[in-house]
Amino acid sequence: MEMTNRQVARVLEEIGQLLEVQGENRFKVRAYMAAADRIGHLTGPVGDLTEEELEAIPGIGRALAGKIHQIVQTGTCTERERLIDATPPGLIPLLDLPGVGPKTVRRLWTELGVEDTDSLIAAARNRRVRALKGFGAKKESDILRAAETAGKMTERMDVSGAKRRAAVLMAAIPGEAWVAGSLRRGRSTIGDIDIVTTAPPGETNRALRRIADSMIDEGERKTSVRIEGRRADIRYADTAELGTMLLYLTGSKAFNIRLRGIAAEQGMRLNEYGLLMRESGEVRTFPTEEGVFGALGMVPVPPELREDRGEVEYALEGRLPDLVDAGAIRGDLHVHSEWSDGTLSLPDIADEGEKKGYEYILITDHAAGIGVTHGLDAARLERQRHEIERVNRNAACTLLAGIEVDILADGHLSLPDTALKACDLVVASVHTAFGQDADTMTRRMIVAIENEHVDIIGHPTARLIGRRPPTAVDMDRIIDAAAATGTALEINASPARLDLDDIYIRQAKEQGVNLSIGTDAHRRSDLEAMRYGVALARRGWCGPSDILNTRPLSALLRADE
DNA sequence: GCCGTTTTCGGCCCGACTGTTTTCAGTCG
Repeated sequence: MEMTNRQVARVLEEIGQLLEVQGENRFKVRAYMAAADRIGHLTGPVGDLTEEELEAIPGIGRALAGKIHQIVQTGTCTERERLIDATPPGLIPLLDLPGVGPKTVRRLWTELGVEDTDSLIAAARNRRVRALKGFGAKKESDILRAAETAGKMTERMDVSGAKRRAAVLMAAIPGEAWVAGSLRRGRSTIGDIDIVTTAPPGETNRALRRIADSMIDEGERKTSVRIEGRRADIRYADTAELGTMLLYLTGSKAFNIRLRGIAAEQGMRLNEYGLLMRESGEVRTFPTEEGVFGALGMVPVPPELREDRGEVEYALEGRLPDLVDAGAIRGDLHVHSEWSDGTLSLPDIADEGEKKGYEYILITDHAAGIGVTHGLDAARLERQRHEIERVNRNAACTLLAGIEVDILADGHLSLPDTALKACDLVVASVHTAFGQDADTMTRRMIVAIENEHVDIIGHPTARLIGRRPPTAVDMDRIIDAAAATGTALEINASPARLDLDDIYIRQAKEQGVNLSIGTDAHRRSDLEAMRYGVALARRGWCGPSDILNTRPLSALLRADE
């Protein structure tokens, strides 16, 4: 059983964490973490690479290449085994406690014998933590509270929850404010909210105190609050310094480290306030991010690409990929109506499409099948098509007659081919038997991909963020099959799904697989999710030509022939 | 552990805030 990229990345990350607890050099820890990120975001199986090819990856040298090779072969490596023998693995979760870092974990372990969350809670309750030099009662109670609520805060938010919290904060801030962080980068899950504002700190802090659950830190330059149970960081900036501040707070962390390294190579020092010329001592400030990029000799990098996954090198050469944007989207390729479990009528959907300036919307009601109420059988699908034709006679936005058909447990579809043949486009999705093993699930989906009537595979991993994990499907094989058959993979734009993940979008794009963006809308407001799908496509380095729904109607339907 | 038209050794982004401190270490982003 070959290790997946993510499994290998996870082992590297674990080694990094064990090294952290062991008090190892933080740069060594970072090397493992960076390597884990690189391996986790390769577009292709790590097992296919030789040690020489591994060493060619930035941040991976001889030593790591050897260990990665060993991990691919055996699932572990001697370094990891050595560390596990020397370190209680229960210490690793303690690194995630807010306010607790590697130094603290190590001291709790070596000086108090703490080996896991339970023994930490016991030590704190017995007031043994405050006895440590440099620790006090406050620190002890903070640690205790963190340990007692461990696990509840670690899960990331979905995008809609993050947007809602950001809106509450922006409304309270008495001045202009901008969203930064992973929300601005278009990530599919969000850890915390980051906001930059030019509003005055004192007044803003007072306003935030009124709406926040609690204040985490409070300062003149930076304030952190808890809002609806989640952390939010607010940075104060002068208008003249907005460029560097937005750049800094947007991240990613890995991207910031790269940019600051590039500044250093050019005899400059980059921070959130400006660019210091080391020679002259002059500090240049920038009201916009574009100015900063220019001063570093780079073309501006769109937020969605800022992950240090190759975009920095491209930007230095002045040639970033042309990314798809919302304006290029001519229609929505996944919308439910009241004919199945949606709330909108067909004329409503056509109206909404017209308001958005769409050329077309693909109606994809559920087919009758397992678990879906009001699914369409062949007869109702036929009647719906006639209704669509009627609505289209006086609609500016053309409704396309489609279906979202179930991929049954054995790969067969929940409607006969004759019914599918009559559709403009067919979306096929997994809605049952999510727990199948990787091989069964993969073969099941490949049967559907190879069905000549299936045009798009809907929400390919079926995950629901925070509620249902992705299926065990082997996405490498799915992408290969989609490439071979010309079947498109969906980028499901619903904030609850955001499925495919950006790494697979990029991999699919590189293999020439078509991608479609669909909102999976069931009600009016769901149609607004298109922008999340576009952001995800951009994170996958997609240009307009990679996305089916940038095509004019005639070209879209021609692709189906 | 990685990396090099400054270096094969000695760096590795840079700054804000807190708690427990009399000047700073640790954590965080």
